[in-house]
Amino acid sequence: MAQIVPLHRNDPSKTPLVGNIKVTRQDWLNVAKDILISDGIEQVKILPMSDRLGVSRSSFYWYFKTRQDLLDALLDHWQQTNTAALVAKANAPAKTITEAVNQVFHCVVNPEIFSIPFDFAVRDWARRSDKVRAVLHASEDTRIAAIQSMFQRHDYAQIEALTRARTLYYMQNGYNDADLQEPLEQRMKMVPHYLYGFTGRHAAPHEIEDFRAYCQAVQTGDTP
Amino acid sequence: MAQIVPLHRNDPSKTPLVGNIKVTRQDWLNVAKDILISDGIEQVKILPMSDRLGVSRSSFYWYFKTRQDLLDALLDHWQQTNTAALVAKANAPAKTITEAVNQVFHCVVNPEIFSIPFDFAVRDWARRSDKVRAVLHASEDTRIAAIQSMFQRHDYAQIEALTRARTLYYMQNGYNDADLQEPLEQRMKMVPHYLYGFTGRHAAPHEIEDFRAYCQAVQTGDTP
DNA sequence: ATAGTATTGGACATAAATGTCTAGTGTTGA
DNA sequence: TCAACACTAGACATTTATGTCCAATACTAT
Repeated sequence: MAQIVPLHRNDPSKTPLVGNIKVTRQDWLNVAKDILISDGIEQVKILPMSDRLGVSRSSFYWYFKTRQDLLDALLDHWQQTNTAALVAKANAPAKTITEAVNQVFHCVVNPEIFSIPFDFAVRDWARRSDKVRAVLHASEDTRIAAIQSMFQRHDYAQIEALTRARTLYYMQNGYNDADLQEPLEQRMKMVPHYLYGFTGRHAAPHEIEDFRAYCQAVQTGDTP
Repeated sequence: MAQIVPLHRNDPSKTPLVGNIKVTRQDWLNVAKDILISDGIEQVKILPMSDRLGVSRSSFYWYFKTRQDLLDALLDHWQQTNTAALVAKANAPAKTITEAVNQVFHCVVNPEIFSIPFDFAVRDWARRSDKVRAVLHASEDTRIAAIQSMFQRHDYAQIEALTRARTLYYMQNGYNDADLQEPLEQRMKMVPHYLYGFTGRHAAPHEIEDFRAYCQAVQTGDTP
């Protein structure tokens, strides 16, 4: 049987960590975020991460108490980037509602300040963890409330503002999910369609009449 | 050392499978679907499933060649339920567009014929598997095309029909994700807001003017 | 230089997952 | 009745996680 012989950095295949090239806590977090985004939270595993960083697996435990500790830090990081960025843009001053909507849209579409894939990954994660779900719902409420009050500052009634806030917010989710690879310009051109596409400009002739009839039916209770 | 002594059903804690109470291939699929929905595809593991079914883990391999074999069958099942149901409703005859939209909405909201959680679970799954992603995108294209042609049958122009199809389709995703527990009636009341909310009825007074200005800016290239 | 602290590597223990093999049990039909 | 088939249980081998411990190494300030 082979004896236990610690080798310690005698393996030339591993990049030695000399000359200020050190792995930091943030490095672990970045790798964790990458893996969360590409493969989901289940795949955030310590051994693969240490492989990618070129260090030993057990070094991890210097920076984080447990795997769960890392996950908590990751969720925290998400809140302080994506949600904070979106709310800031929604609260930013704007002359017209068009300008305001564009600010929000530009924010969400700009990977520098808002990571859509990160958002999706956290949403996935939330389905598997009560704690994450609670954080996510709180964040979504905050975001939609910010967008709603943005519309209200531009003279939309409360219910209309809420509807538009939800539309704008959820539309980006769905739309970006399917077409993330579309270039920015192309996507920007769709904004007026989503925001203004229902102003009657493209409406079918019978639409308003249909709408009135439908509302009445809902009022009297006999939904078609 | 202990000898290898097969015991075979001598353990009274395990429910014996007698009297036509047998585990079928479909039983394994149902359990897999439940777990996929509640915990994600990563948690579809053979040992927990066999525990829940009250049989041995290795029985699994009678019905399925490998775990992957089960997953393939599961994805197939999804296509032949959810996507098929939605397309059928979109293609169903309707007198007015309101009626048509309601049929689609009722379909998606009715757990008997369309499982929203199943849809979400598959979407999650797609993020981790190229194969599943391909199937999902094909299904989404099929669904949206069906809804778009539904609008076109009711006299909407092509681009308008596509915009509305996307809105209707993605809105349900986002909206239902956040508010799945809201009662059906409550959600039905939101339909006209999403479908007709932008006809000018609730529009802010300056909206149409804003829209024209914005379109012109996009045309000339100087997006605000 | 060198002592002290920060960081890392590898052995070790343990748990959980997949998949294979085979002996055994229950059911069915000739 | 009893042979053939359908199905199941448990042993086994292998892989991949997590987490602990401690010796060894690198860095920093005196």
